[in-house]
Amino acid sequence: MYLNVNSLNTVGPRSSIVELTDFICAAQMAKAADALFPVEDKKSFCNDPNYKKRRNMGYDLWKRKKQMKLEKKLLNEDDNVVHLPNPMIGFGVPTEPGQITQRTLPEDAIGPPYFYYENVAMAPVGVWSEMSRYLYDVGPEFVDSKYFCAAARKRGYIHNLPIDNRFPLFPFPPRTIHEAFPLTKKWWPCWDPRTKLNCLQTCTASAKLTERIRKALEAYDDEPPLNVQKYVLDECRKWNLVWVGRNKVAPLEPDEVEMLLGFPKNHTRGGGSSRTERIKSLGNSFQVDTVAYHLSVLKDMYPGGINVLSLFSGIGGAEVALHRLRIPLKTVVSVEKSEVNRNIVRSWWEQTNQHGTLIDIPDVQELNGDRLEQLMSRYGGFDLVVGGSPCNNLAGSNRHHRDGLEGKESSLFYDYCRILDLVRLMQRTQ
DNA sequence: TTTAGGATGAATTCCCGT
DNA sequence: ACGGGAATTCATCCTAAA
Repeated sequence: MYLNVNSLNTVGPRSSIVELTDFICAAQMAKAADALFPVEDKKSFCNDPNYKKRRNMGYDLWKRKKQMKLEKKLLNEDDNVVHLPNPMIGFGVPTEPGQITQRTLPEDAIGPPYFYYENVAMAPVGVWSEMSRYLYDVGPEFVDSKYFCAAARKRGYIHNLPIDNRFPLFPFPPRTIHEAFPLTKKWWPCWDPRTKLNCLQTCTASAKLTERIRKALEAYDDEPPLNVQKYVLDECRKWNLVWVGRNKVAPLEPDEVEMLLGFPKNHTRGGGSSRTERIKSLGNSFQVDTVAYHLSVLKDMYPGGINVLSLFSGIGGAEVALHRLRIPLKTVVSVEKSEVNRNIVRSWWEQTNQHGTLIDIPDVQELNGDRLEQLMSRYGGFDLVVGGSPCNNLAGSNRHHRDGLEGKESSLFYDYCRILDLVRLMQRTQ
């Protein structure tokens, strides 16, 4: 009947010559399979109103796509799929109407201790419902940081914090490209309509690319033709380029990214790292104003300061947010793999004259029950467990290993859950 | 040994016309 | 409601130069 194509690729001794006699070429196979599809199906393919447009698609491909869509739909209805809000403002942002100040949390999720978990919003389908399931069924709050600064940053946050009486950091950071980079206004062409930057990532464009763009533009005195405009705009959007001269675009410098993300200038310089390293660390970080807005409700609750367990700290986005909110940091236990990042947080800690204690731990596996118990008995438990686990295997930019939550780095999410569970268990049974 | 540059798609959502 | 196009995306791997 059917020839199993996979069997042709199996390694090992071929069992017999029967396969040879059974073998028919791929075209014949397709033809044979094609004939097996129901006539009704074929009719609906031919009667498809967009059939002309999709002529080159072919019947089998059309059929397969239809099947995939159906399967997906069935899967989604079973698996309480999470939908992204539009506009992406979560329970509300300071600058837009439509605040929500009340929600009901599942019984198991009610704090303290409080937790605040972050990751990319555009994760593969099913990932956010899985993460929500592991975090006591709390629904994620999806917020785009373009409502807080001049760059987009679509992120989901699962937390059990109160959501009334939030307040933003002051002063408000610049919220358009022109406000953030006034000098670019002079060179900004009228055919570039951007007012916000796209997401700040871990790589920047090369000087060579900006040179290619300059060459493409200098052939024209006034406005370039539409196809050239499109090429330049596509590259500018892809690489977050800004205009710095006549026909000249440039990528953002590390200190400019620091400003957009709400960090003090030269924050990442402390590690003694290269430009590339700084851009990478920043690309993996929180947007401070966004996170601070959510954490601001802690200020009245803990006037004497808080103990923080910060997992996957990176360059210390959560710590900077709490500090800028003027919430005293009594104890910060910071888990971060990268030595450069640990140095950055350490030197920030010293520069801001913190009075509390900073403990850094390089490996998250080191935080087992014993170690946690030791830390908690010494410093009196944690008020907040904050962290964003690695997004490497969830992010759209990843061509190679976008494997979902079970991926090599992103599966560290389960360590966040493990540790949070331990902390909550120990503190609630006291 | 470190750093910059180039090549490398696909998953997902939004939007708009039919 | 549905399909197709446009837009967007906390990246990785390899190589050559420094």
